[in-house]
Amino acid sequence: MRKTAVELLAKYLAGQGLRSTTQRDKILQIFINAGRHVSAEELYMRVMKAHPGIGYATVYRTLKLFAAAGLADERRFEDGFTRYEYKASSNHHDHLICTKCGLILEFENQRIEVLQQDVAKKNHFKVQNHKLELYGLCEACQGKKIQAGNKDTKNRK
Amino acid sequence: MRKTAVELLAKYLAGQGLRSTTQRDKILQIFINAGRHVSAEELYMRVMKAHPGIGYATVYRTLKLFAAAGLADERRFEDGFTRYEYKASSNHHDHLICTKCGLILEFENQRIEVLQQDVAKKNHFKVQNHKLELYGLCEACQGKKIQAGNKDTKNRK
DNA sequence: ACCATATTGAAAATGGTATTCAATATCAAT
DNA sequence: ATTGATATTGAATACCATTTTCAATATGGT
Repeated sequence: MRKTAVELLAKYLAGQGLRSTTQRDKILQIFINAGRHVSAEELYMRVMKAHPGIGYATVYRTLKLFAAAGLADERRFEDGFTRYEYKASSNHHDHLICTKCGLILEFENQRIEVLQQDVAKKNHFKVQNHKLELYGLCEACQGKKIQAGNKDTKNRK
Repeated sequence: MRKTAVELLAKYLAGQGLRSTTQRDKILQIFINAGRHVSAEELYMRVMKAHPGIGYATVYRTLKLFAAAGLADERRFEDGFTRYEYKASSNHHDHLICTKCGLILEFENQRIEVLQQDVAKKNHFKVQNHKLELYGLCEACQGKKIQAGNKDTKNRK
């Protein structure tokens, strides 16, 4: 059976000579149950509700810690906030972002990944990570103008 | 013959009821001759050398103006700076970014673009723009074994 | 339990970017 | 050209997400 996130965190902390604290565990639990792509402030508000004692700075620090521990991905979209995404065992994926309503959809496309590797190889680059973001209008924000060929079922995550 | 950037800017300004100023023209000329992916601060330093009277805020404002006028692309990589890239008639391209030395290479790959459109269509998204960035080690930095303290003057997180 | 030190919370600092405001420049109308 | 309405400038200040400081507290090895 897989290790729980709390166990993984404890292991990371021990390995780094850092300490387990109740704050870190509480924040981790709330982080896991929060939606994807939470900002520090969004998470802080959730944390505050459940554990009024925990401070703003601790949430910030802890989120960065999660990223360092490999439990979360840190992403900066174009809205000025750093967002964190819990990295359970979910595959790598990229994002579609609505510039009007802020909706974030996820997708993965193996063929794009392969082409990226080709590009990297051609440039003698050793890729560590990448980001691919498509900005535009989601279906709802495009208004009532329905485009031909845009009517199939949804396969959103 | 194509219109010059200065002409394009003038046209945009006139169309918006805005005014042509010597500052805007000077900044545009320096912007064009500056390297790709300049930050506001980098450009300000160049501007200051050539035209000591022009202020910091004007450079910031003017760079955003260029982006609004379609003369520049505004990009935020992961180094905390907003960078601007002169958009002459250069094709769209994406970036390879060295996480060690900061080198930025450009590439374009039509097959990736096509796949992106497929993804968008499948999700009923109307793409306005996109960003694809591959972060990793450039050829030169793959050889370095030392953890090298950052050497650059400033601009390091 | 002791102790060295990692961590916390609150406040203040940081740093890139945005805005305010009085002075000045631009442009259309005269 | 001169005028007048207003867009623009430069300097200073505000903004705001994020980071850091620091004294108090909690943690883990002994």
